[in-house]
Amino acid sequence: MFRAAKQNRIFQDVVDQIEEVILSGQLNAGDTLPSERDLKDMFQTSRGTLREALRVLEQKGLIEIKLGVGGGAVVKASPLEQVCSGLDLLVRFQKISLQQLAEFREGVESTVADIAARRAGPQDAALLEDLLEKARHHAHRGVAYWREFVEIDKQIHQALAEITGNPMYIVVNQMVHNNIQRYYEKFLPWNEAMLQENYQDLSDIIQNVTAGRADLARSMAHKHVRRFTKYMEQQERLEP
Amino acid sequence: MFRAAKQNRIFQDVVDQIEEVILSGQLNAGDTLPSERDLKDMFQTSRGTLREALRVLEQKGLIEIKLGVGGGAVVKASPLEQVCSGLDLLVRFQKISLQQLAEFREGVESTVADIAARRAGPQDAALLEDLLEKARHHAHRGVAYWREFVEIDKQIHQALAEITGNPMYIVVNQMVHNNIQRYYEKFLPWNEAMLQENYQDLSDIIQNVTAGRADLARSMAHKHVRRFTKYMEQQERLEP
DNA sequence: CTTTAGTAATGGTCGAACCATTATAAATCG
DNA sequence: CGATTTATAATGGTTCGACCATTACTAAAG
Repeated sequence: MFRAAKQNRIFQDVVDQIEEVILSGQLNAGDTLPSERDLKDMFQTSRGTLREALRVLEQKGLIEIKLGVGGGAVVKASPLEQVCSGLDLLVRFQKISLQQLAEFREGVESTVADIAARRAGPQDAALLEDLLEKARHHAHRGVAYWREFVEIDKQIHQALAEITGNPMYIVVNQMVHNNIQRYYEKFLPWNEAMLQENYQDLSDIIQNVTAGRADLARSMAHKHVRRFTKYMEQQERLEP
Repeated sequence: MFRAAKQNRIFQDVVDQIEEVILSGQLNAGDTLPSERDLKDMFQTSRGTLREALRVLEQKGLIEIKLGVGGGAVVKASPLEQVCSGLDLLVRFQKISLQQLAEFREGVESTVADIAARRAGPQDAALLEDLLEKARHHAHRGVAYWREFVEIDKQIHQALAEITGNPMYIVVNQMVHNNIQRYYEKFLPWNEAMLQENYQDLSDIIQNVTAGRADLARSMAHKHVRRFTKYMEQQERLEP
């Protein structure tokens, strides 16, 4: 219910103070903090302790450190990447199974397609068509280039997440892809038919998104992700 | 166990090595790492550098530090809290609005209700009915006890997440609730009608989940969360 | 004017010492 | 003998001073 009242660790107090200054807007993205030797004097602490505080702030994604003259701690624009890698860590730590991650992905990507269909504008449609053309190109080059196809597939899903305009979906989408991509090599023995099926899926999804048909976009996206999942499940049963 | 450290930033190499050992399962939750003085010898580095590495790992939520004899770095069970606080930082950094967090929650909780409806067994149904009874109790006691009602509401959503059997939903659900609950005070001026509406929502959701009606459970859950979101949006427009 | 070498500021690392906290063992007392 | 108190040592927290590596800037050389 309560946390310890007294702050035993000095570096934590330094972290809190600097964090407060950044979050309150007294320091903006791009601003540089004083040098370690100056900061140590301001906080009346040692350089070692101050550096421990900087490590924490860096890990939180609030600052990044530059070397050399004129270097130092620079305030970052957004701790988004840290949250993403934190989610990544959580997944790997919890030892989430492939099936569970894939099921989660089904839900997320379906909802993303749904929302994207409601919000996609002409520019978004153009970007999606462009990516789809690239996917078509790789699909026609044949199964030897499946890695390129998968890369475009990832970019398309990322683009859909960005169309929602909701950073939560962008971050979660990225996290899912980071973690699921490790399994592609192992579980996806691509063949020509699968490549064409997947291209057709992407085409259907994008067509429905640009036309604003949310329900269809949702079910198409679900079907698309489900196909990946089933491939991997089958493969896992065959070669455990 | 460890090899000598290399790389431009030595502490980063130490972080990577310890992280790898933890994630690979060579160290499990509750295990204690060697003392700082021993670790410094293993990595052939200085204590200061090693401590910077420990600060990073601590901030990542992989370890926590205990003082005194027999103390040291203990491997944590899960970095969930750190991810939550990272998300909190994003919200306070104004990179994620409450509306966006709420929208994400709509999608997650809907899907959770859907999957839970397909998997709920008799025991699950009994637990849900029990929680619903408690919710009914608090709802009848009147608006003064809305905090207790909200707590049960949270437990019901958490129970649904657990019924899915998918840790991803359990973790994400916790993360969202931890971050959104703090805003209830600010944005939700509860009244008697709202309390009854929300109780009815929960009742509808649980009824459909236990009956295995996935589609209805999904739409009911969506409606339920959407109600919260709309309250908050209205309130924010009135008193920014 | 361009190139090169030098200089100084800044982060990264190291080592030794000391303080604060705490579990365990030893000593003391009833 | 058992309970309590005290002493000890292990461990994290902090400090200081020194030196190395990187880098922007400046002055010298061509």
